Amino acid sequence: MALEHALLVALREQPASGLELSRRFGKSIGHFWSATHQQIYKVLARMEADGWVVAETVVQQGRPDKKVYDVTPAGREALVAWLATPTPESPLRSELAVKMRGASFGGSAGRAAVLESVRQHAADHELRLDHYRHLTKRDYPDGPAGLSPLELDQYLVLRGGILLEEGQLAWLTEYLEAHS
Amino acid sequence: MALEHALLVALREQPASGLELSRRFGKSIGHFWSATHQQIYKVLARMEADGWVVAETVVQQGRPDKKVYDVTPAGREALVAWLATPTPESPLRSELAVKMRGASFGGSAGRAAVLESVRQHAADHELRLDHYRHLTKRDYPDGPAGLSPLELDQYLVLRGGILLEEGQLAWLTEYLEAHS
DNA sequence: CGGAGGCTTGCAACTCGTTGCATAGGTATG
DNA sequence: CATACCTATGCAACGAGTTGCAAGCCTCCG
Repeated sequence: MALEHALLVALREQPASGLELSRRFGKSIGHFWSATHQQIYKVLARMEADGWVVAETVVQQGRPDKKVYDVTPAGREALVAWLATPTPESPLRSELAVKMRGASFGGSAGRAAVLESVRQHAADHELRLDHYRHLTKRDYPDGPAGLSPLELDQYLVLRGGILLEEGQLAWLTEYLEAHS
Repeated sequence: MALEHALLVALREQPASGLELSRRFGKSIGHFWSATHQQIYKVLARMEADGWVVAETVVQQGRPDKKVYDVTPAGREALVAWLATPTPESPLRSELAVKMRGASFGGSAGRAAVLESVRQHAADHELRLDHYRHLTKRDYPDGPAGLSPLELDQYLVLRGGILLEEGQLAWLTEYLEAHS
């Protein structure tokens, strides 16, 4: 279980309400750790009960109140303790890879459907890659030189996203060429 | 839910018992879709109830009986229908990426621990990459030329594994260099 | 013979995460 | 004003997956 810790990291970068976290998870961190708002609310409630975070109700104009969470010293300790924990392999699951291996059993219709899925995913990855490259240009125009530790780490995670997308794209391209 | 379909693909390549499937999932397909034997047993039972597979008890010498499952026509239909289904993005989760972003909040001990995790993972990826390359040399010494459709697809999935590991390794190497 | 350990199947309890819905106030549109 | 939609939080039910354990049967070894 690590959503707790992902939330701790996000909240230490910037305190936020549940929905704001949910939106943030749809962007930067979310590319490596997704979660729905229901799950986030559930986990935030547990973290508050455990004393890892405290909530402060913030009144807004023209909008419902929101509960902004911040990390407590106990939460900070939990985060440090987790960092020292060995990191298990994140299980990898590629439905597309399974379909590739199943395409031989699907006749011509199955084969065509899998090809179409691969094309679709290739387009998605290309789009996301463009997005990451745009973020790089916007936020780190000079590369990693002269960044603070926090910024450097954010940059490096973004680099991971780029390398990942490039790898996926290369794979799917190779698949399409082999089946053309 | 796609473990069902991964099992259908595996069983169409070769009928097998629950434990044999579990072992096979630790190898080829398992690199893209892992599952424990308990989960496999549960899903196989459901698939049998749904009429997707039939079990035949095979008596073994010096070993307990095993139930070998084979795919029924209904199972074949389910597989083809699934192939025609749009393929959702497989959610990506990298605990390591979260730790990278959290390292700035862990002091020097946290930073060192994250570096150690990254080194460990880099070593793991290197090992797996070697394994994949060995498999390639052994099973596809001439590359994709002259392979049957089934073999070609298996080759391409293996290629995906290689490209993925190369990408991960490049990422972690970049991280280590940036923090050296 | 007795014990250790492997193979095979499976149950039970639990956690994690998703899906669908509910509530309650606010804004915008016709 | 009625309708529809947005923000924000949350509940309930379900499904997927993990962990721990158990049972039965076999072989191997001392």
